[in-house]
Amino acid sequence: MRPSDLPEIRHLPLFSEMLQANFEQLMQGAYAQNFPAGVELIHQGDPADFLHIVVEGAVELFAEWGGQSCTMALVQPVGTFILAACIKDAPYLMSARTLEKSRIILIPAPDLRAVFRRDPEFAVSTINELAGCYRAVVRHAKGLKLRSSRERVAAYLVKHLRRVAPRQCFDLPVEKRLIASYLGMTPENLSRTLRLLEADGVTVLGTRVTVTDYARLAAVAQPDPLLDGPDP
Amino acid sequence: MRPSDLPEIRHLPLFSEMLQANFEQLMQGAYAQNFPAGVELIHQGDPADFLHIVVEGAVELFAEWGGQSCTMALVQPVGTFILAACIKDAPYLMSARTLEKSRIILIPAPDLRAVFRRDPEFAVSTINELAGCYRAVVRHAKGLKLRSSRERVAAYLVKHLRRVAPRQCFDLPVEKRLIASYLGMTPENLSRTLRLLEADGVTVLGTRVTVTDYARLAAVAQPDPLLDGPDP
DNA sequence: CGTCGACTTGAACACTTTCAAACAAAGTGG
DNA sequence: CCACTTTGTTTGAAAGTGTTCAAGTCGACG
Repeated sequence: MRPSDLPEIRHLPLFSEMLQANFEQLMQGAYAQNFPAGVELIHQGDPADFLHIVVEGAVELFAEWGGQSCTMALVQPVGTFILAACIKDAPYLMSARTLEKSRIILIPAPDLRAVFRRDPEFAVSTINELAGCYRAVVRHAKGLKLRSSRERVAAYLVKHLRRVAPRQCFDLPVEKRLIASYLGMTPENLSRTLRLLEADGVTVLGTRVTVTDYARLAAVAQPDPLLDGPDP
Repeated sequence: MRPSDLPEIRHLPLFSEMLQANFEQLMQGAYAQNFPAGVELIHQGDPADFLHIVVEGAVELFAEWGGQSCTMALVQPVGTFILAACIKDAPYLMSARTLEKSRIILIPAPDLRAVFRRDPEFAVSTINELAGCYRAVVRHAKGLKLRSSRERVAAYLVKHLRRVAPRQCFDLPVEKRLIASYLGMTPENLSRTLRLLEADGVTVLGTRVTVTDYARLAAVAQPDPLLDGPDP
């Protein structure tokens, strides 16, 4: 593990409140690893051995069933994934693969479970982290069930627009096929939907998204903190 | 609060491990309330004031957006709901209504947050509860994205069949329109799908489900612990 | 017995996927 | 540096899936 990794991890909400001694012990059992793009880090159904932390790169969480697969989430630095499986000592529900060259920290699940039994602050942080993850998936499920695909695409664009603040254009963070899968549709359908949304104040050329009429796009998406997450 | 309520609550995984003194304190601030069927207990977007525990009856968690609504989960005795919102002190993501005459225990959210900062065992139980909730929603989302509506219906039937053990018939626990909404489809579509599934070893008359060929139904559903939950 | 809501059924419609093909962009090897 | 492969994207047409609307049936409850 590189010395520069530690402060970044330490500042994550999950680890920032715990005792230094416990943090150090957790990190003692941990190790870092570099992966090229396209590596399957974990496979759904496998026993949960390590909490993963993405320090550099990007990781896709996806699910498979009956020969299909769909992306469930995107984890970017600095972020953790599959906390819940580690806690429950249960099989992973999702698989994970690197989308780019990535640097991952691995913390043994038993260490994790041992430490939060000892460090109340870490326990509270874990509770908050899990509650946040839970709410994120609930919002995702709500979007799938309540919005049409056109509305989901519009909401996705609006959400990312707000992250880049008042600027009127941005680049899609990942391939369109992944966005399509995340939004529960085929790449073809996403492509067509983006074309149709040109009538609603947004243009997509390659990975570049340009908004010409935010109000109009927002009218399609009807952004809602209960579906799209809090404003930041 | 009735004296008979306490032992039931105490035996919930969430509360069974905590110190008696802390449990008693938590219950001191709590109160019970009886509701008729069809009452909206909480509305999405409202601030999270109370952890709810269903002691008798049944509660539907549902979400609304853009004039539509969909059921997200069903809570039956003895079960809790909206733990995550209470923890994060954030707005409810879902609304809740009683499906039958129900008895609900309400625990003030601030009490909850205070106690798990003090009682490590309760913190650990909370962590486990949240991790379980998270995994349940992930499975639900996976089902929505990976299975067709026919497969979802078949899986729903298989799942409930296993709960009633080797018996070959059971009654649907709730109205079909709720099941349809839970499975992300219209009542009409569910009705037709059930009719079509008669070719696959299952017959539904009213609320009565009779399985004539389990293997065949299971072949349609392809039940999978990563989507349908663990075997019990 | 009548009313209301839930359920079913049919037909038309809308939306989404699938399949096939063409195009574009990125990376590989000569 | 340029063909060349590979992979992602776009587009069209056909097929499939799911929804909507409308009407009718059934059963529970007052």
